Amino acid sequence: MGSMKVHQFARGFWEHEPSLTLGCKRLRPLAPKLATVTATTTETTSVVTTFDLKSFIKPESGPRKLGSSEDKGDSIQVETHPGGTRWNPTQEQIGILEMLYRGGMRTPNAQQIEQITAQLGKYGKIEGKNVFYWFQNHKARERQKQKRNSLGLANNSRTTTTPSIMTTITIDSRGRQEVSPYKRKCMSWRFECLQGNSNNMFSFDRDDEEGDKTLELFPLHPEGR
Amino acid sequence: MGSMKVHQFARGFWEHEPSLTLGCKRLRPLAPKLATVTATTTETTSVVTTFDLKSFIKPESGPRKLGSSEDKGDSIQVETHPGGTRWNPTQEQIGILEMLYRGGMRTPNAQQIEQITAQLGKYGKIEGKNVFYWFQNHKARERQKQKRNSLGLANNSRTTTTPSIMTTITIDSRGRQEVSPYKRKCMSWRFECLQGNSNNMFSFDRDDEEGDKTLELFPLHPEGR
DNA sequence: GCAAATTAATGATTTATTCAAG
DNA sequence: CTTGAATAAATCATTAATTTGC
Repeated sequence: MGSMKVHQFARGFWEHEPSLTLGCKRLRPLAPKLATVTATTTETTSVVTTFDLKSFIKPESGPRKLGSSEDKGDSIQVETHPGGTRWNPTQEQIGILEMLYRGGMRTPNAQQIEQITAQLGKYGKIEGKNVFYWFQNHKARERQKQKRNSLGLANNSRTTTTPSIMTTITIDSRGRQEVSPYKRKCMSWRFECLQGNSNNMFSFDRDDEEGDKTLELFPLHPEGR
Repeated sequence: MGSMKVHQFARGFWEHEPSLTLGCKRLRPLAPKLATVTATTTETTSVVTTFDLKSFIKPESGPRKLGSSEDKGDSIQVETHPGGTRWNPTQEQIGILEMLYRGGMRTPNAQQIEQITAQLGKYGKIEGKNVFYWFQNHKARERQKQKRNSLGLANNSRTTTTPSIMTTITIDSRGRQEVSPYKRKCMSWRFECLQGNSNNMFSFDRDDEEGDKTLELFPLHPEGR
């Protein structure tokens, strides 16, 4: 009956009046900090914060009605952004990315990603995160490929690198040796939901009556993976 | 003189005419694939792609003139977003975040992050990435804290969890057992540069003459961390 | 030849580790 | 020392390529 408890809590938690008291005395594991509480609409004694949790659940346009009219007319959904198709890079995009990689680019910052995305967008649909992930994956897999090669066999020369073209790029590894290995990035990425794929923590289910959607809380990773 | 080569390449690479040939024959380690190349502005033989690399370097507003008038009037730059100050959460923000955490939230998706950020923004400056990082860090550190406690001493009860309030939240771990452990997130974050902190890969230096800024390429991580 | 089954490659996420501000 | 921020490593999941049986 753990689920029941959660249900009760969930309902009381998410669907009550907008004014909700944070009933936690201890707000931080450490650091008393003299309580710089500047609660805008303080109610009574301790840290009471009004927090409109309702706006968390109902994003903007009502209940959304999952699976309402199930239009299965098309087998392949050809939309601007289909359901869950991942980025499928074109040859030009891969070529440019590899070129940049060979040029030395490893972890482009936000601005660079923005511009690369803009350029690659000429050759096919692409997003910033695709560029970001590509560099991460490529870097990591080149690294482990090198490690595997260094361990397995000791013969060097071209294994997977560029065959012979543009191999004159000898990346500078001198004069910048003293650069601290960690440079801050300070990339401020903004999150925006693509489609209402909110199957993360919240899920509606109807085990009571009809229409009365109860909110159930459950962790994404069931505690132990 | 590896640096020299890079310099040459960099200059020829970045500052040439907008038309640049991608001379890579092999585009994938496996898979011949019959070359579905649909190069928009194909020139001659293989994969030739016009790619305006100039727009990568000069973002929008000219050379920008690093360190032109060096206004050191203020020691601390108090701007909308200072140089490198990190998020300093308020008590209310921490309280709300912990409440959400105890409620079961572990990895909010983009939409949730957006809304949490909007709510927490009432109590102090905050960005989406702060919320994102907070959940990641909190989750990871709770985990390692539990691990440490489970190893060190075997007595249970409150160690760092909630003292006694709202401990009735027994997270549901039944009835959802069959849910595939991995749910897609499909968060499409957009990258935007916060401040021109592009100390990542590109850096201007003046080793030739004045005014002639040469672009130097060097890897962020000097090959081996 | 071709479609299902299998395998390899790789895009996308999560977790672990590390750096550094305060 | 705590913790925000960032990167590296591990992992999941999906698509393309290859194989296999007919």
